[in-house]
Amino acid sequence: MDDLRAPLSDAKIALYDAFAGTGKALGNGTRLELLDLLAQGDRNVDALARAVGAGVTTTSAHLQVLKRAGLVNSRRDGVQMLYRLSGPDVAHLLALLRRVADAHRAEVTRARNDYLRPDAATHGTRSIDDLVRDLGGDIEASAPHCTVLDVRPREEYLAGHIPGAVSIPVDELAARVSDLPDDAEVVVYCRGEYCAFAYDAVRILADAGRRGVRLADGMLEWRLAEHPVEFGAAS
Amino acid sequence: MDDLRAPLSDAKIALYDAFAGTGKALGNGTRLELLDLLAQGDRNVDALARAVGAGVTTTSAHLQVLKRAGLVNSRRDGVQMLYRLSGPDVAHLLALLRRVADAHRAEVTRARNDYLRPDAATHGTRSIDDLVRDLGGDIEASAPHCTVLDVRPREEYLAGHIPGAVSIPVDELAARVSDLPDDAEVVVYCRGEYCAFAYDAVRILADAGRRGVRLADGMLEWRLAEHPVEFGAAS
DNA sequence: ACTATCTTCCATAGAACATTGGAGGATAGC
DNA sequence: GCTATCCTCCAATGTTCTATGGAAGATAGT
Repeated sequence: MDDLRAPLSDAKIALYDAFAGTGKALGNGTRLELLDLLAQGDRNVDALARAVGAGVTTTSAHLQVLKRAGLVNSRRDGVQMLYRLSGPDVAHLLALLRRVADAHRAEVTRARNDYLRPDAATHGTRSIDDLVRDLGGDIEASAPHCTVLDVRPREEYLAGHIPGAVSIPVDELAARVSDLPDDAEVVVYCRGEYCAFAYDAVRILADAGRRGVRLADGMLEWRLAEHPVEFGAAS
Repeated sequence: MDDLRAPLSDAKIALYDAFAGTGKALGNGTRLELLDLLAQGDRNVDALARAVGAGVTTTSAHLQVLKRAGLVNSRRDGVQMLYRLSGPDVAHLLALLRRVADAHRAEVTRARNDYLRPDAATHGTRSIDDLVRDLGGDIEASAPHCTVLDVRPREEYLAGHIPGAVSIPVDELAARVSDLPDDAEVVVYCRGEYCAFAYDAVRILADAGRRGVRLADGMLEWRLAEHPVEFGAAS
């Protein structure tokens, strides 16, 4: 009544183990964080190590694991090594893993709320589709009634941002609120759905008496939706 | 120049570790095989253990891991425990993981070919979209010029199959080739893109002097595409 | 109640993983 | 050629994971 194929199960086991090799790479928080950072743009080992708060040796080892799993690859750039995601499908995989975990595991949702600390100030959001519709054909420049604010570290902004977005890293925002026009709605975005920057930014704006609206998703999802991306400095 | 947010990194680490908990569950070949089986329909521990060729204790332990990771859940049915996927998003995650691994890792592609052994006989395929178009509005019954053959174990056929499909498990196929009409094209499918049954079936048909065409994907992808599913016995 | 079946819990031995310091390779600039 | 920078490889640590028997819990039928 059940299937019984012992003889060629060697090849079968090898195949599933091969898939598991890639799965295993997703089984470590530091590695997921590295993937999340790499989804924002290519980076060298040292910068990644500092960003995740781990030693260079450890980070390098993790990157080797990701590389062997086929999730990232590297190229040399002078004295340093630049890592990047193997493709957009890897970003999709990361996003889906997080969504599935969040959907089916209370513990994840709890950790998510502890980190993002959603509250009244950060409650209103706009969706990417909504924003695209609002910007209309003129996606290259902020529409008059809407300023798009990128609060990621400058480095990530330079590596690709929503066309027309203004860059003010979240740790400079409190001091630079006045740089923002006060006659337009401010839509804030950061790395993605699970990044705390936009939440923090909206709170900072609220403290300064300004209202910011959080984009429900971030750059990761923007890229996955294949919307146009602008590179380099503009603000 | 780089971001430096040590203070609230506890919550951040907790969140990424929470995601990693789900990723970790995908890091074992036996567990991936269990997910693959569960994507075909709910099953009890004993059947799963026999299908993956592992002990009941081991299988139960793996199922606990999958459960804690939010990927499956269980309900009691009399004396036995039925496990099932937490949702279609889990099947999506499994499919995407395999596709990413296959796309970016030569080792996986090699293992895949060792297991599926694609050759001249199994070369021609049809896509699901193609089949749906061919069956047209009359998806409930095989169109006259096309027989859809399900070669999975009967149990899985009963738990859901392509409407109108005929069930002949692959290990009975050699003896039952004559059950198939010889005036219609035979489209063979099994569990999914990485299941060997349809490959084997096409070879068996070729040995019997009949031509079968493999459906490029299987039941997993059929369900993910949200095509209608028929339950119970029909053949 | 008693028994049979199915499953989970517990304890354990062996394998694999994460992290770290130090050695060694590769590249750029002097 | 020499030095500085950045990264990877190696070895050693403690921790976690995998697989497996045997005991114990839960349910159905007699």
